[in-house]
Amino acid sequence: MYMDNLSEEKKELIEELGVYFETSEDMSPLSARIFSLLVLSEINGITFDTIVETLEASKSSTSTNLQLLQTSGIVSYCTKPGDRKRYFKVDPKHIVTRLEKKIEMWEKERKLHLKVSDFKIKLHKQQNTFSETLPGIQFAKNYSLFIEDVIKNLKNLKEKTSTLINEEQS
Amino acid sequence: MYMDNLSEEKKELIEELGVYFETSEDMSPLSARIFSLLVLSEINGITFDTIVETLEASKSSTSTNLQLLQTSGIVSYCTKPGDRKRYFKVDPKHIVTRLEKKIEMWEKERKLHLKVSDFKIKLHKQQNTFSETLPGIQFAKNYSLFIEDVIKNLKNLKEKTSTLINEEQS
DNA sequence: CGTTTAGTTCGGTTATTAGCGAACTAAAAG
DNA sequence: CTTTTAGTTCGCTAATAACCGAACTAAACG
Repeated sequence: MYMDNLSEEKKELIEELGVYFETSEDMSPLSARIFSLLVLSEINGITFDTIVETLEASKSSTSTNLQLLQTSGIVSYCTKPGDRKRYFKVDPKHIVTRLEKKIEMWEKERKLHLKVSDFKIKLHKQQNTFSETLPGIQFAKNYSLFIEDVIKNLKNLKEKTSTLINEEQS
Repeated sequence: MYMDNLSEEKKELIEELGVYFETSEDMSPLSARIFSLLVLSEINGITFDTIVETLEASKSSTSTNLQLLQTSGIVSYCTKPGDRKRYFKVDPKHIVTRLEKKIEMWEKERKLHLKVSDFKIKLHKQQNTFSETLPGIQFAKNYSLFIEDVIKNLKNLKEKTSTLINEEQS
């Protein structure tokens, strides 16, 4: 059936995305799955019980991981009048926050890379083996340019996304 | 003294780089420190004992982690005539291999991202809430372009680096 | 052949992670 | 006021990671 195919596909995607977030965003398995489920669900949010049922996890672990995700600013919830349940969803601010974090990470990598290549230049000079044409020195320069380009593109993407979200709200 | 400042700086950099590799390259603490030490040491390599002494690690752990690094193609060693010791160093092929792995990772992220946004479009269409101007759809497109740009730059960097290394060898 | 050198392998210890069930709580419903 | 709902908190357990020391090995030195 139509709906069954979709939810089957959803379940598979949750696992695939889950594995991805586990490593790339350094989340616990359950956190990664909760996050994946929310990413793939409607924007209005889903209930605690839906999460417990679809992920076949315990209430306790679900609660703990949901709190972790909320304090990290990844997940938030909204409520509906006359309904005691919370509707959990990906925090609307999260896309931009995540881009900001990525920018920070790359800037950190850039600084560290510079520190390392400065150190190696100092070492080479001390041993009188320094030359501008050393492949290590050349690579360091190219890599530096690469990082700067990624950062530039990320900042651009962040700006675009911010205006996109602001337009939506108006 | 001159040498002391340098080695002091080196020790600090090993720790800093170590922490970085631990998380970003998903290495065990000791593997990350061995790799950092090799990155910051002369290109000809350093001995097993030097590693054990500078990192204040046990011979057993050093051995295990060196083997791990070698089977991952990150570290290799060379020998000197009339000298039983191995001189461990960063594998010369490793820079290019690492770039290749990064390209693969980004390509994987790109595919997954496409899969997710296709799924969400399908969901929207099924619920009749699809529109080209949805911010989520717009962001997905921008992000896709960003990833493609990163991949393009990485491939470019890889080519440059390969020729750099080939020139060196000739 | 016995000893040193240069590592390797094995068994064990400790710390951390990730989840679970059971008991709990605070608000609302009956 | 009792019961249900919607989660939360706590204590425990199983799995895994990361390292260590001690015993081992294989080549080479004397």
